[in-house]
Amino acid sequence: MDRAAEVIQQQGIEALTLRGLARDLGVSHGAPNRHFKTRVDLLAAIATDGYSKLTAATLDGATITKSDDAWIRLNGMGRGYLHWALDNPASFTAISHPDLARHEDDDLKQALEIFGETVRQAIADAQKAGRYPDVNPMVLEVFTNSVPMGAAMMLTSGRAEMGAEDQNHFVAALIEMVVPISGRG
Amino acid sequence: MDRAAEVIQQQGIEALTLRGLARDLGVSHGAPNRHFKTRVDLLAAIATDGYSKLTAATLDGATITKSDDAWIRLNGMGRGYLHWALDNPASFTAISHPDLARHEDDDLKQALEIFGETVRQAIADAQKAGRYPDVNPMVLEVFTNSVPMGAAMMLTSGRAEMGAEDQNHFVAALIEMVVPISGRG
DNA sequence: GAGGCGATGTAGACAGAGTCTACATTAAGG
DNA sequence: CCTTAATGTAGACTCTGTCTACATCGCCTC
Repeated sequence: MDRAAEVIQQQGIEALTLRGLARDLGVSHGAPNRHFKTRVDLLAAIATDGYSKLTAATLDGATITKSDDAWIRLNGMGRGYLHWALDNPASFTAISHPDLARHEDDDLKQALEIFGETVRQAIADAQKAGRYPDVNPMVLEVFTNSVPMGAAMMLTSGRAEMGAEDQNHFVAALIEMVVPISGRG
Repeated sequence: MDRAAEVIQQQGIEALTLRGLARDLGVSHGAPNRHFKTRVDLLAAIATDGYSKLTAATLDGATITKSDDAWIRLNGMGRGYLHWALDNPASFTAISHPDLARHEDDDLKQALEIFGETVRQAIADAQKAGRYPDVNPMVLEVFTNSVPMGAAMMLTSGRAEMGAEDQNHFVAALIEMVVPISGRG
């Protein structure tokens, strides 16, 4: 699976094949089938792993703020999300791959659910703290999720390179649009 | 190409094959090759067409507001974008398909450029009219683009059904988060 | 330690897809 | 009427996904 991520990063996700992976690893072409029944199962496994890491990165983003303010923490989560996505384009591509849309996979579903629950909790906390009290939580959830997701899609699908410093500024400025924390405390 | 869109809608984009398409149309398996050299070329053609329609729908969204206010027009564009994406999930999926990331296609590039220019123009107008004067235009562009894009990704990848009425409310509420037009004129 | 068992790798087979090529058909225009 | 470009046809080849029968190897139990 590590190799799979490398292949995606180097050659794009369309170049990820079970047989190619087997060749890469120097095993027979049928070997990957022991671990992933189908190609989509492999994708799903990568995506599941990606979601776990995304959830962790998002939570880290909150922790790193060292704040108790739910709003500041939400801002940190957004930055954590986007930074992770930009730093791990291969995993992010897998997460949002259209072939998974019709794929039923309990592990993936659970990972997605955990991530969603994490975000919903943070939003609920923010609303409890008085932010956007009148907005439908589902709208708010889609809003806060869609910015890092959409931005990551745009920035990873193009071949836009960005220095670490620039990325920091850009991410902070972008998330500031969604969850503004400066100039209002 | 119309058939291709139907197939995507009915069976998902991973089920789109040149040979299957040929069978659908009752022609020989090699026939589609005359029009699309490779499978990705077909995808790119669908995506190019999709971008044109998306651009049109976005501009329609501005027109439909019947307003001269750049901000209100931008709001309408966001709603136009998102409505179109939700109403045409097959095209939208093609537009954002990862296999196109590494694909060089002048037509697609141009369609994307036209769309981008349309959005940038609207943002510039809004900034000229005094909205977000201090925000980096690129940040603003990514911000306004990412919400309908991210939201469409989330809502089309899941199998969430939504009534037309609900969709209207949801879209309006969501875009209101990005480009608020009520309560401040 | 011997035997069984589950996990994993191997190798062959087959179908389906992408893509190339040589050939046919057809429509348009000088 | 002939040429030419566009389009469809049919076959060949390769690659991939997937299934299956067989081989290994490590571990657990008796």
